[in-house]
Amino acid sequence: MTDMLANTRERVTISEVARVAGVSKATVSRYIGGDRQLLAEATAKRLAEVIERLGYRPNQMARGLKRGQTRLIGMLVADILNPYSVAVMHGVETACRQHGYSLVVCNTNRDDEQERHHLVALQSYNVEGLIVNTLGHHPGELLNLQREIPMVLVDRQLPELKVDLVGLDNADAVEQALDHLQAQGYRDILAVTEPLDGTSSRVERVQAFGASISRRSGMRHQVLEVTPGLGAGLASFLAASGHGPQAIFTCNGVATLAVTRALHDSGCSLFEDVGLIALDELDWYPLVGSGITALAQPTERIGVAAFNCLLDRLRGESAAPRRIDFKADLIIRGSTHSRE
Amino acid sequence: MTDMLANTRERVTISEVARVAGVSKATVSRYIGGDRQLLAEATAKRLAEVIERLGYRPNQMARGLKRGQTRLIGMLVADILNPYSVAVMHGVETACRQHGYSLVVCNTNRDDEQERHHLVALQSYNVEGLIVNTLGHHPGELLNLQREIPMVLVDRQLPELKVDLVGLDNADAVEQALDHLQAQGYRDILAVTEPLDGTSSRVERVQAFGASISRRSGMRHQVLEVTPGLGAGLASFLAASGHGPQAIFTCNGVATLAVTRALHDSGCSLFEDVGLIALDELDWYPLVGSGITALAQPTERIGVAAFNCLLDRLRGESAAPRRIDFKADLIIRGSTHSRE
DNA sequence: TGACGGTATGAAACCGGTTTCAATACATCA
DNA sequence: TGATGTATTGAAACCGGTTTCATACCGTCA
Repeated sequence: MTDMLANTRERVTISEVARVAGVSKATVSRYIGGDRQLLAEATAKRLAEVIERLGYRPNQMARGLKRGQTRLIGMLVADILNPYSVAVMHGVETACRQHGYSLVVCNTNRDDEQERHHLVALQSYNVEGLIVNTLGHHPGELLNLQREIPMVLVDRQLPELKVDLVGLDNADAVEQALDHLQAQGYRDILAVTEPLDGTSSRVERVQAFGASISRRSGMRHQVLEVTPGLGAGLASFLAASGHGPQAIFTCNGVATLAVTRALHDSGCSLFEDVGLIALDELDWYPLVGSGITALAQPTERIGVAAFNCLLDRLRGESAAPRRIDFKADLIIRGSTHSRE
Repeated sequence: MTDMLANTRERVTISEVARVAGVSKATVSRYIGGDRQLLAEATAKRLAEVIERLGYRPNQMARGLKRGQTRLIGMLVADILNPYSVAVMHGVETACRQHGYSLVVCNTNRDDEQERHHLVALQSYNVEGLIVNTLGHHPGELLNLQREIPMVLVDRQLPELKVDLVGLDNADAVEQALDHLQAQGYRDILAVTEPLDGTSSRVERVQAFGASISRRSGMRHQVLEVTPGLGAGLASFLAASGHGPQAIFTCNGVATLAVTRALHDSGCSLFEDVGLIALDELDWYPLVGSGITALAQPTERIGVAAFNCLLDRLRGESAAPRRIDFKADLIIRGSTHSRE
C-alpha cells in the first residue's frame, strides 16, 4: 500500500483529490481555503481523509496566481556575513513565520549589479513586501518597485524614497557613548567608521559624533575610515597623545573588529593605552582584553518592527512614511575603565 | 508621460504587452522565453521597445506553474545565528545566483515544530531543491519530500535518508588537531562539544577523538558537553592536572565561545594554564589572549558543493548518493604554543 | 400543494504565463 | 503553374489553484 505511494512521482494536485473524493475542484478548494463551514460535515470528513491519504499539499504558487498573494517577503541584505544583518534577519524571520509568511533572502555582496539583479528577481517572484538593507545605489529601480510593493528600509535612509524606515537612534547612541567616555575621563576621541559611501547610518553617526563633541568643552575629536591604512592612522592618533586620555569610538561591528585587530597587531596593550567603545554588540566582546564596552542594538526588535511596518502597509494602511528609531543599550566593560 | 507610468497601479502582464505591441501572447512568451531566433527581427525589436516602455517583468510564479520550474532553492538552517551556517549559506547563495536560482532560507531555531512547518512551506512553494542543515528530527517528513525534491544534507547525516552529503572530513580534522596538540607537548586532552543530540557531525567528531587518542600512547582524554554546568566541568578537568600538559579541543564555534567564556570568567589566564584548539574558524580568534589555534572549514566551498550536488540531480543525474568531504585547514596561533 | 429561503455543491471562467498545433505568407523548385 | 518547404505567428489548451454564478435539494410556511 505504501509502495503505491512510493511510486507516485508526480505531485498530487487538487484535481486528483477531487477525483478520488468524488467531488469538484471547487469543493476541495473550499476545504483547503478554510471555508469549511460551507461544507457538509460528511464532505469535510471525507476530504480530510483523502487529503491525508494522498499526502496532498496545495501548490502555493498556483494559489498566489489567482489570489494575488504569495505569502512571501523579500529581504535584500548588503552583506550576509555581517552579524548585524543576520541578527536583524533573524528578527524578520521570526515575525514572518508568526504571520504565515516565508522569507526570501538575497545577498548583494555590496555589489550594485547584484542588487539590481536581485531586485528584479524578487519582483518576479511576486514577493508581497520588501525589506531593504543595502547601499541603495539603484534608487531608480527601488523607486519603481516601491510603487508596486510595500517596502521598508533598515538602517538606511534614501531621501529619494518615501518609505518606512527602521533603525537606531544614532544621535542618542552617540550621545550615550560620549557621555560615558567623558565621564570616564577620556578627552581625545577618535571615531572609526567604514567608508561612508553614502550609507546614511554611517553618515549620521559620524555627524552626530562631530556635533556632540563640539558641544562639549575640552574634548578633541577626529574621524578615521577603515582602509588598508587603518593601522597607520591609529598609530598617528596614538602618537599625538597630548590632549588627555585617548579613546576610540567604533561606528559598527566591522570597524570594531578592524580596530581591535590593528591595535592587537601593533602590540598595543588592549586597552591600557587607549579606551574603546563600540557601536553594535558582538558575542566575543567580553573576551578580548578586559572586555569591550558596547552599545547594543536591539537587532531582534528592529527586524520585527521592519516586518510589522510591511504588514501594516499590506493591510492597506497608507499613512505617511514612518521612521522608527530604537535606543541602544550601553554595556560597560573594561575597555572604558575609569581614567580618574 | 512618466506620470502615466506612475499611475499604473497594477502590474503589467503579458496580455497587456501583447495588446500594446499588437501581437499574441504566444509571441511575447517566445520573446521572453529566449526563443528569439524564432521571431522576425522587426517583431523582436518592437517587443523589446514595448517591454522596456511598459516596464514589463514576467511573473516567475506563473511561468513556474506550466513549466514546472520555479528557479527556487530552499535551505533549511537549524540556527541562523551560527556563523558556520551563515558562511555555508553564503556559498550556497553565490552558487545559486550564478545559475539563476534564488534562495529561500528558513531558520528552524532548533525547533522540531518549526522544522516541520518550514518543510511544508518549502514544498508548497515548489522549490526545486532542498539544502538541509538541521537536526532532522522529522526523518518521516524528509523521507516524503526526498521522493519529490532533490535534497542534500550539509554537515549532517541521516542514515534513513539516501541523499547526497556534504561536510567536513571529521576524522581527518580530529587527527590534525591531535597531531598538533601532541607535537606541542600536550598529553591530557578534553574535548568539549555541544550536546550530541543525534547530530551526526558532533558524534563523528567525538568518536574520532576517542578513537584517535586511543591509538596514541601516553595520552589521556575526556569529553564534556556544553551545559550550564560547563564551568564546573572545566574546573574539575583543570584540577586533575597530574597527567601532563592540558589542552581543550572544542568541536565547533559555539563550544569554543562557551569554553573561552568559562575560562575567562573563572579568571584562568588564557592560555597559560591550558591549551586550546578549535574546530571552525571565527574572525575574533586572533584577538583573544595570544590567539586561538583553529581548524578552519572551507565553508564557502561546502556551500557551493551543496548547490552543485543539487544541480546535478536537477539535471537528471541519478547515481548513488555521494558523500563529499572537505579537509580542514590548521591555523596555528598562541593558544597551542609549545610545551616543551 | 406551491412559493420561498437557506445550504451544499458543481461548472466554468480566470490568474499569467507556456506550449502545441494549425495557419498564413513567401520563396523555391520541378 | 502548382507543389513543397520554411519562417512567423496566432488560437486555444493547459498548469493548479480560486472565485463567481447557477443549480439542486431540503425544510418551512401560507
